[in-house]
Amino acid sequence: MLQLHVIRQDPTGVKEKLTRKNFKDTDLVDKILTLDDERKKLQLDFDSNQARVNAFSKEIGQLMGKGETEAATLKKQEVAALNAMLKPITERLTETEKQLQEELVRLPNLPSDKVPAGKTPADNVVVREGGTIPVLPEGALPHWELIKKMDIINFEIGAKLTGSGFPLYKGKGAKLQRSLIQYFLDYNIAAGYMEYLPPFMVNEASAYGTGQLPDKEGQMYHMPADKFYMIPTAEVPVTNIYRDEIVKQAELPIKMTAYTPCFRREAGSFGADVRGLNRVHQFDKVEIIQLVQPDTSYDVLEEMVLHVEKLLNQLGLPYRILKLCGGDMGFTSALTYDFEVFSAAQGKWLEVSSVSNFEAYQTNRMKIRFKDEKGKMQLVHSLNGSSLALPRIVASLLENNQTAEGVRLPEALARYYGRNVL
RNA sequence: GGAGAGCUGGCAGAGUGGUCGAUUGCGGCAGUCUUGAAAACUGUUGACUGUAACAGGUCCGGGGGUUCGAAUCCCUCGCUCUCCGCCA
Repeated sequence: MLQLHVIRQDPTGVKEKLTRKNFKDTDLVDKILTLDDERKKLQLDFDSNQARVNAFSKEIGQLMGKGETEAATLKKQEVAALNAMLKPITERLTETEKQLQEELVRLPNLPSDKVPAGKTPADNVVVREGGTIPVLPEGALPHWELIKKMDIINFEIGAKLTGSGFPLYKGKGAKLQRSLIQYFLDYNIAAGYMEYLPPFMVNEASAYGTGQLPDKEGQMYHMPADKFYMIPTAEVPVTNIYRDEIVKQAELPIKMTAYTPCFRREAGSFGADVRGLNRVHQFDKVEIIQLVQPDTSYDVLEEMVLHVEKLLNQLGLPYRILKLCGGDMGFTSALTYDFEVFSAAQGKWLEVSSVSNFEAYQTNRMKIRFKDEKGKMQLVHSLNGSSLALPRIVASLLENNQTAEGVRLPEALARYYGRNVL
């Protein structure tokens, strides 16, 4: 959620930035400021009347203490009249505050100045490439055929158990998942991240805190009986660990990592994009999250990008790093780098990680703050990234490393898997 | 699932209708003393909103109600603990 004072300071600038993010309803900015003016006026009205009620009530107490019941009764009538007057003001104030809040959360985060202009994925900027795209042997297969041939991931039985997009991992496939998770976690822990294993369902407040609500309502699996949501990413429970906390400046940066399955309804997806492991409803991911001092967040973002990049290098996968353009960025992000690996048999790039700086957008919702050296309260900045999401990594590992002898595993992973051929 | 107890400031823990935003202790911060530290002593120490600065307002798990007035009474939701039941 954007901070009101930021909007108030420069409404025109805010609108311009929203436009860069392809957000159309810039009139919302004016509406919000009007609502806030209204709120302030009502608040002032309420406060001054409430002050009188408080003072009178105190007097009544004193009169009662002295036994002057008659005078007290007279005062009571006065206060009752005041209260009657106050009631509509209170109602309007509550209503205005509610409206303001509702409108405020509809505004996405502002893009950083580093964000390239553009509206579609075609406008994203490739900042770096690494690894080499392999030349596949004759008769090389896409991963959805390889997994069948090797009998390691089964979509049909997954569909029988649950529905389409819920893969069943079997034998070597299951072990490969486990090895990757362990490997990624260890790698993150070695870089100073604290490991967490959070709940896989969250309540409404948590989903709201990281911005999944109200923006992505339909993308999460919802358990209405208990008002829980299946997590779409570890970002939700892990960032919310610090919701409503005031952390010590010395504790920053707070670096956290977690493995969780991720559940996504992916409503509206279709076509070749959803083939095999390209898009599924349940997948495994290891996430890294940082809470940092505001002046360091962009350095930290670069550091996190390097961290993920090194992991992809260790996996030996051809990758590229994109800086997302304004129109392709997520609702809550100020700057996002996407990582894509090349799927050789499909001949296309697959997104495997997204590393973002949210600045104070999430932490303003969650009220995660610290006291700076001047004793002033400040919101921390939050960042997160995948390191990494498994299915597409698995897809490109399988496709890119297929040989006559089987699928070769990169050295770093082979250490966890126990052998260098799958 | 059933029965009961509870939820107060960073922590512990008073407060059961009227100067209570809240006694006290611990912790934190500043000072005195000390070569330095510890101990002791003194002072200070919540958040939000609002103001040029004061003032004022809000917050005692969340929401609602009773009352002139609620941390205190009532309702409701959530959570914690104890006992019983069921169970990996």
